[in-house]
Amino acid sequence: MSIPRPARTKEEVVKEFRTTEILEAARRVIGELGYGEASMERIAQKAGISKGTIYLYFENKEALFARAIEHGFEQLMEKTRAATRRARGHTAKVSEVARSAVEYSLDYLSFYRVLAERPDLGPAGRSAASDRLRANVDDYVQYVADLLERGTRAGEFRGINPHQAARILLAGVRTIIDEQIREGKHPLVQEEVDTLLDLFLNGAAAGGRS
Amino acid sequence: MSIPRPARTKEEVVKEFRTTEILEAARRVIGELGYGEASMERIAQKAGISKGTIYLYFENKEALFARAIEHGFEQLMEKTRAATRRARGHTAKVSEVARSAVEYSLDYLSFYRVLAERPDLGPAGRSAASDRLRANVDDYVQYVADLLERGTRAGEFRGINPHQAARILLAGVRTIIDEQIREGKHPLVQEEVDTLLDLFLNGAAAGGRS
Amino acid sequence: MSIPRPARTKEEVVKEFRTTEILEAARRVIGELGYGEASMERIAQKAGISKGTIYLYFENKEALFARAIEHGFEQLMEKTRAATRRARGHTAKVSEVARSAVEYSLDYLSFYRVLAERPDLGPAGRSAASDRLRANVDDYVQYVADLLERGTRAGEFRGINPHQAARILLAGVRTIIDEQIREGKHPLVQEEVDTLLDLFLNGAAAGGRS
Amino acid sequence: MSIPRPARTKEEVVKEFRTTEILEAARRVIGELGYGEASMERIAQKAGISKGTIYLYFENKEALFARAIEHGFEQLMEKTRAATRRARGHTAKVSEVARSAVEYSLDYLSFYRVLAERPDLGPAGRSAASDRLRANVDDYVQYVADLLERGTRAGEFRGINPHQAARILLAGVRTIIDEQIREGKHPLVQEEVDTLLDLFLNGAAAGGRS
DNA sequence: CATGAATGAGGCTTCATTCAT
DNA sequence: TATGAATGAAGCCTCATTCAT
Repeated sequence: MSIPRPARTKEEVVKEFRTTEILEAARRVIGELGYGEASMERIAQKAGISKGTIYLYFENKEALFARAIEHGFEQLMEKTRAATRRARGHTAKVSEVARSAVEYSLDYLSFYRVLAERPDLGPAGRSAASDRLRANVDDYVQYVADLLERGTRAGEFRGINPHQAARILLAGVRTIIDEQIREGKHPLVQEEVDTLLDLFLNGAAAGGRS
Repeated sequence: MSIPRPARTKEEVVKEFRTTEILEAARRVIGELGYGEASMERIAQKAGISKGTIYLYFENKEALFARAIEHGFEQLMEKTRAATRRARGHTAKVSEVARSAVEYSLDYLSFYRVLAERPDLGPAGRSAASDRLRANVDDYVQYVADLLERGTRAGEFRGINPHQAARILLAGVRTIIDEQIREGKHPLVQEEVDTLLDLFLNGAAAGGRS
Repeated sequence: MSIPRPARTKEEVVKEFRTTEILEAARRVIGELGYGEASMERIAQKAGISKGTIYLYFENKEALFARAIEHGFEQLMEKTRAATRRARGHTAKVSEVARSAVEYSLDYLSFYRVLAERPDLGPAGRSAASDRLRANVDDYVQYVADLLERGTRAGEFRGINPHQAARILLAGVRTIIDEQIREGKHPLVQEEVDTLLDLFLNGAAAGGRS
Repeated sequence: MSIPRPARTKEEVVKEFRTTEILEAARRVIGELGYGEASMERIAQKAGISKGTIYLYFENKEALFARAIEHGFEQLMEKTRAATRRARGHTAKVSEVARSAVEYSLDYLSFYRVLAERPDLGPAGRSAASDRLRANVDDYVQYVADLLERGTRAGEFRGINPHQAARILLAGVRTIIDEQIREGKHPLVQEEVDTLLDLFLNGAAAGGRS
């Protein structure tokens, strides 16, 4: 029984490779310079290609940026799903979400910037691209909210608004990434994640529930 | 008892008035259009002056933006201090911090944008202006951290890292502002602030401390 | 009795001067390089200003080009009207039309190019600007057609389709301009105009009417 | 009597076939989009080959365009010669010239565009290609001028400058093509050609010769 | 021969900044 | 001081041309 030839020509493979290469470059440049300062020229330089080549793979700047972010979200979601699948118990799963986000964002700084800059806050809903971007962020938040909701039904969390809680948790994750960026990567990440989760789970108040 | 005439010439008063006027205009334009889209032309229009005049009061765009943000922080700090002074008990003080930040940011969207966009996260210390900006954010976080620390000594909070806790709390505040912006201002702000504080103080875990 | 102050500020005069200056430069560059090769950069150079300045007076390239042509037509119409007004008899008036067009086009080569290149032939009726351009050409042809029609009613011309005759006459004018451009301006223009009119009026056939 | 096998290899035949194929594609694209908008990419698409292939047959864009026009002229000359050969009398021959030009130009709009845009009118003799182009136009005009001259010697035309008359006649032809393009092809072409020839032969003046 | 991905010069446009008035 | 016309660097994008496959 012969293995069927993969349904991809060599050209398609090359094309996908280039596409990914550009997306990675875009993410890195956005990460370094911020959304506003990232230029096509610099992205091309970073990718080791010429300006014009980018336009063979992406319609324009906005499309490239939207895809770069989307690509980042896809990878983050993949990592996150894998990590949560391995974890037993919803509390552990939530912990894995936080750890994945931090780890991933340190690798791909640009991804972090999306969480931080929220380009969707510009003149509301300008383009289809920014709509899709917003949808990506929403999906990610929803994923965490679902986790919290299932955990609540399983008796692990108390009855809090899962959406708001998810957003707050992810905002907490952001503070860790902030700190990592400011101070430079160091080995205390896990500790900070633990503190965040401790705070998220048990609160800051002394003694019992207020 | 007469108040001594301030040792300021009329020119200085006018100068300060103009400065403030421009700063407010800058904050409003940044708020409406975002950091990247805010142009000197529009700021001048909003301030009712001409482009060139701005350069009599500010060195360049970056300096103007940095001062606009700084100005925002000063106002926020003032409001926050007043609010916390009135409150009794550190838990109540923390609550006032959150409420002040949300209220202020809804009034001055631009201020929120700084928290969100964090232009100072670029290549560390790109410019003197961005250094001062960072310092402002730090001061604000420090203020909240001090509050938490004193609260801890007063037995109201358990022994958590006050800096990290402050950052996480403020990140939570941001999520509320996000939501307000996305859904449009509505009267549930107080409710969301309460939920945030409940979560911050008591955590998400069911039952007692984990 | 005091002369009323002209209803124009100095700024308006300067503005109009610059506008005209740019329009002339545009017409000259279009004349030298053709429609397709004329760039904003070269027009700016020719006008002795910088690229950016053009955009203070014209929205974009298309608007500039459309106005440049329109401006040319306005001048041509003015000259033509003045010349025909002076002439007695419709035959003489037609002669003046031809002479005006040739003279004017040699002064403003770019204007000729419009007649020659017919940018309105591109992907039909693409823009408002090209619509207005077409309208200008039509107006000019109509003016000549009216002249021919009145001349016919006055018994000076026989009953030919005035529109087609007008177009043909103007096409004949073009050939003279062509020749002038190719050979360089020389003093035979009047002779060529006379030959054109002789042919237009009396035809090429030997003997009487065929 | 056998026709001797042409001394051409198969390769040469293929080469000529490709060349012609590209020239036709170029003419059609120029006809549809205009001189400025015609890109190598679209010509390649229309010819069913790839961009790079064009460069195996033509040095560059200008050379291709020049050859495309030249090719058009060759075809027009061929058609015109055939048509005039059939006609009896010089007046009839001239009539056939006009009809051929109109018919041909409606079939190959691009050809007309050259007559209209006259890229060779730029700074005299910019390139070898534009020189050859000019020569083509001249040849065509010369052919018509010769016809008129012979007609004059045969007593059919009166003694007018044959060159200028030829240019004027051809310019008149252009106006018909213009009109056809603007209004869309319709069956009145012959009528317009007749009117043109009537005007060309008999003139516009009422009564006898002026 | 043929391809089409890659290049990079060049075109249009914006906008922070300067400077003569 | 205040103005705003002018500047020109820099950004996005197109397309003629090249070249490795």
